[in-house]
Amino acid sequence: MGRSPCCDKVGLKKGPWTPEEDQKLLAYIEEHGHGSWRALPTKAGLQRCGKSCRLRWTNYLRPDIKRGKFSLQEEQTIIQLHALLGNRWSAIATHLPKRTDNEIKNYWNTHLKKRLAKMGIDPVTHKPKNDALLSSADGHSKNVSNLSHMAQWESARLEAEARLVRESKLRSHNSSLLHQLTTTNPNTYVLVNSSSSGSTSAQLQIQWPSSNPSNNNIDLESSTSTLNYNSDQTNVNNASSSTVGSAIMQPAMIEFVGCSGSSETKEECGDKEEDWKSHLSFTSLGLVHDHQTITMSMDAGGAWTTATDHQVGNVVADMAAADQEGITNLLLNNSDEVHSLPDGDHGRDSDNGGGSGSGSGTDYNEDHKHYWNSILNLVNSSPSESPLF
DNA sequence: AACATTTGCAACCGCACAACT
DNA sequence: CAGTTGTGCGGTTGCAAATGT
Repeated sequence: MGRSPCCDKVGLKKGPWTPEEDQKLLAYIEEHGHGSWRALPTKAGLQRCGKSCRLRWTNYLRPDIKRGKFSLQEEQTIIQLHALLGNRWSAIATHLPKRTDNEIKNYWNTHLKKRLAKMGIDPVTHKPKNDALLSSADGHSKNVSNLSHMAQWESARLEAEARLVRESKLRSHNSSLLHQLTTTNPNTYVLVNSSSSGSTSAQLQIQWPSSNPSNNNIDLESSTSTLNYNSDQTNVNNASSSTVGSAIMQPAMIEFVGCSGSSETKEECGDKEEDWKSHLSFTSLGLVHDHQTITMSMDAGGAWTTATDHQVGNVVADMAAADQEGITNLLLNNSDEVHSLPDGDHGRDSDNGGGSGSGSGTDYNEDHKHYWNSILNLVNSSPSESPLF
């Protein structure tokens, strides 16, 4: 579908906008609204393409834009959301009122990215660059990996949630369905499949009972949520389908509890094998007022069991709330003080648990746990109706 | 003071996708 | 159903200002 770029027309101005042009655009939009951007330049008497006008308006002239220095709170939000969402600037911008995606993107690229890099943290993965080295040294690699996967889980959850919103709009005839689902007691969810392949991997499939009246409008496939778990790689993938049914399971926190720490595979646990289990906590959909939790555990035989437990969720929430001063704050506090650390030791900045000087692997893992918890906490506290996607 | 380099940011570019014809 | 248009998005560029030598 060949289409010439909108700014190819000769005679159209490019480059920085003059105050006069700004005034023209502002005046026109205030009086008529922008309407069709393509038609706007002619009507407004501007020698610009519509796209350029739209950009100027959305990124600069719009009255509801806050400009100037980012606050610490805003920086923290950007870092946390970037860890979770990556370069999805528009999604991040929805959590920062009055900031444009372009501004956030620029701020990230010029300030925050460099700051993370200075501290030896990969701005893409939000993990220390010497992660592997440290992990092999202290044997907590999977702990860190788990935390990273928590973010992946959360990201998947957000997408599922967004899909839910979209689908709920599309399926107007199902308007009552969501209400039924969200008011359903999570106790009614049952584990329908706990297949294990080998001793260290398992697949969870969760389904609400067919007796649930809400299932009348859901096809069988969509009424399940599948969780692939492989303890060798400590890899958790949300393979849930993009439907109302899958979205109902909202993994908010995954906690792996090993026999002596959390890094061991089932085999490595040896005679403590019976203690090897993984707790997978889910809170119900954000629309549900009551945060109930389902805890899923794998027993020594590899079979999964479930139990509802408010406490698990509460503990998780409390922990996250109490740890708002995780690595993110460390980053913010250290914004320009990296130089105070010994030369050539930047790679260990984040390992020292906020300058305590201990630098132990435990602190390191604690920091990262706090880091991701604060991210999840941030997102969990976000308005569920936020147009993230 | 002059020049070089770095930084910060506005704006552009091209792609993707949905809506429309 | 294919083509067109409008819009949103993320990556990149260009340039002025700031900083360093």
